[in-house]
Amino acid sequence: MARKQGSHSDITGPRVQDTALRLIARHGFAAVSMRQIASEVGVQAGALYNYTPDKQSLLFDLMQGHMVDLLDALRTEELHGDALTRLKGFTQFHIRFHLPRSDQVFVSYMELRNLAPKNFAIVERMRRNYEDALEDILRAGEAEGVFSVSDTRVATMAIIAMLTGLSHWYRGDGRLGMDAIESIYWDMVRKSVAA
Amino acid sequence: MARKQGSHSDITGPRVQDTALRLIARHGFAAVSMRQIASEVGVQAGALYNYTPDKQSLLFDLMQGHMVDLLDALRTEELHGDALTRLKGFTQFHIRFHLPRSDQVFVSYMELRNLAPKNFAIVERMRRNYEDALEDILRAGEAEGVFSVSDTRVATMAIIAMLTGLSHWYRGDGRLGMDAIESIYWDMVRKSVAA
DNA sequence: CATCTAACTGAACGTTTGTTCATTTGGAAA
DNA sequence: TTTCCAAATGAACAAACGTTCAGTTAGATG
Repeated sequence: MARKQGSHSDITGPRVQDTALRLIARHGFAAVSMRQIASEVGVQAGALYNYTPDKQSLLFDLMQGHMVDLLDALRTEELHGDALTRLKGFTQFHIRFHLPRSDQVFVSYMELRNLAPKNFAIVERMRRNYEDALEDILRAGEAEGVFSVSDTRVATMAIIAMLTGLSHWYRGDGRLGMDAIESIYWDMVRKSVAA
Repeated sequence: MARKQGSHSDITGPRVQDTALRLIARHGFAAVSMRQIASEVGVQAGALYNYTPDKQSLLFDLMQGHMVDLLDALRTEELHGDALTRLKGFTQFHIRFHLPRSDQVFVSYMELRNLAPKNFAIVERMRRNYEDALEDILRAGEAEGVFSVSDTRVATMAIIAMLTGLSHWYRGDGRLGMDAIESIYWDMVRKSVAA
């Protein structure tokens, strides 16, 4: 029963992406079949190929889209001022951006190994750009004398791991709201690099 | 050609586990087939079923084994003394235990969703035990007045995420040895919870 | 009203999947 | 030397996989 009411392409398209994201986050890329995605969207498997050339592209588009959104949002943030202020801004930005996107975080961190080599390289480069933004702040803090980390690269990875780990256990309906979480994490981040 | 030289069961058995661990860490549980594992071990797929009842048990045994090893090692560590000393001991223990086991860490953190519900519950309970060991230390530090974290549970998750993240990027052949890494991370952990 | 076409169906394709099992093998035990 | 059996083979199973495509449908267009 094609096209029950009006044109569906602008409805089905996003629904394919949303459903794929949710299912892949829940079960993993390799464990989710095209038929499973189609079934939840409410179409037959063949119809998916109106919206993606293949399964691999579906994954890549999700991950690339997430990273593009992240880098765009970071650029918009316009962090400036002294290193401590910028670090606080980065910490809050990271939490506010990632907390409402737990599915994207899950997929982006778990499915890297399921990307074709060329796609992996693209996503990895964007991830590195994001990490570098934090490392710049840490280096500035060192220069200002307000931070003391013996290795800015390691400190960068440590902080990002700490912040991103949040997305793996935080549930919005828990006892702590986003503001409370933000405050706790900023406290720990600030102290961890303090001079 | 069965049994080319002597009994193989005590050789093939461990090789199945080792190979499965390595392949699953690299490609993910769902993406690795029994035939792929068998091929690397050097047997036919059917022979694997002399060593595991099914694929799910293979994954569960790997993950449960890792957690049992972890909790046993932690118990042996016998952390005692004041909270700061115990926190240092825990940090060093975590790093020294996990760094040489990057495949196990990968599998244990990525494949939780591929465990059958009953198996998931078992592994999750052990993970929780491990987290509680750290939280006990943080609470003791609060009581002593040497730590200041507004929420010991959140601080626990933050620290474990930071430490475990290490296993995801650290390469033994990099510019930093395990001792150097240990010192950097202990510095950050110590400061992050300092009063 | 007739025509067109985007959107979708449903069947089919060749592979690959986890798992089973009758059969074969060859070192160890008698 | 003969017997025995743990350990492995290799073929088979139904089911599920990603992907393709000729055909169908129904709203939009003329």
